[in-house]
Amino acid sequence: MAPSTTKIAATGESEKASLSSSDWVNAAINVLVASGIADLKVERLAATLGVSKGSFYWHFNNRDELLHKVLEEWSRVACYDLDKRLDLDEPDAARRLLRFMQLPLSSERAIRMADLELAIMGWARRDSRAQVALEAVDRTRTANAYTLLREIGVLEAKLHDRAHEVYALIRYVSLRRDLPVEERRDLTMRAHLRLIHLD
Amino acid sequence: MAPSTTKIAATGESEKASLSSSDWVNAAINVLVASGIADLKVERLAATLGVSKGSFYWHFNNRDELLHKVLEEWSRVACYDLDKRLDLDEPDAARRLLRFMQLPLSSERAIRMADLELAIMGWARRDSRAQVALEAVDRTRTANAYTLLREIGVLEAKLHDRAHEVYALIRYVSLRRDLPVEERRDLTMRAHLRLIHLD
DNA sequence: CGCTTTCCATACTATACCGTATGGACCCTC
DNA sequence: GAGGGTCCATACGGTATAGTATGGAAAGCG
Repeated sequence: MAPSTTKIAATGESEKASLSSSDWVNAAINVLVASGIADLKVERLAATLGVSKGSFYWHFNNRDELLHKVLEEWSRVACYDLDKRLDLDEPDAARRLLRFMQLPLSSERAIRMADLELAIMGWARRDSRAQVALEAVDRTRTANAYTLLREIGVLEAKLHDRAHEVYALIRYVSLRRDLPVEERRDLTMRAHLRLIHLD
Repeated sequence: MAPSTTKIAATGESEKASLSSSDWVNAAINVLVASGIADLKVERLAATLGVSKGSFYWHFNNRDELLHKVLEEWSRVACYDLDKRLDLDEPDAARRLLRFMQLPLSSERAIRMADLELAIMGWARRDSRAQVALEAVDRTRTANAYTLLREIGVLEAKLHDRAHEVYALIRYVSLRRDLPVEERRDLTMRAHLRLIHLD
């Protein structure tokens, strides 16, 4: 009946006519946020997307290829747009550092990213590609903290340690999920005050 | 042939005649250290222990019961004997705090425990029992840091934040696996100096 | 010796999953 | 309107795993 109705017209919803590779990657990231790499199954992904495995194996050669793209996507997003989000207009480096430290608590999406990162930390223990990606992100963040602290005017000899302390606190507040977000935010603010001391 | 040889005598090795429930728990913890909860399979455990599934299902009703005991064991060990390992004899509270902070890097076994903890952090995202256990350990450690800092003489108003900063650094150095252990140890020492400032 | 308990092997069912093979519906293009 | 490209469904084989059912060897004990 009504043979002219395509999939799109038939539903009238926001459903897309067909899936793209990124749709699968996003769905996969959702699974990582909620559980972990081991729960990332092709057939389950297909079910949540409302299609069958046949679709998956048209977009990807195998499960591993999906994992690779997930990692690529995360590597791209984990440190991206940092300049914008740190407000390069903001002349006060100390305030930019505070923004940097509060990033993992700045939005619901950021908190989701923290969950994703925990999944990747677990993943990185057995997968060298994930390990490499995680190390790169860690180093980038540490370097960012280093740069900000130097701009603030922290003594050159203390920059290295202080950068690690900054990142330690960032990691802590994003992983300590049992504490309410507000408390973690306040904790970050007060720690920030200590960490920007020049000497 | 030689019918008097039991399983023990036959091997002459340190093999036990029969397994205990703790043997299974220990083997399970080894898997958690190396990978994660999702890789903890009954049949693989049996294979590594040199027995069959029949043995497992004699010691445990099901896989979940093993997981429960693993969690119990970890909860018991994670904060246990802390007094002894912190050297209660040591009169200098600052030195005891340093020992506390260096615990996760103090031995090969401690580093293994850090891996186990990462596995449990991932596990706790989907399992409420693991979540409860992890929160308890986190709170205990934070409280320990708090007590030590107070004994050191840190201002009462700053104890709370400072305790979190201490634990943040402990977590950081135990999870930042890409940095060499020596560097992490040095980092801990210098951070300790900053964290014991009284004001 | 015979009985029970302890501890494990083997065989089985049922399920979930990865990957392949194949066909088919829809769309575009010539 | 015929052919090809896009996107997916279905069916299948193969493997890994959880859990069950049952038997059996060894040791202790009367």
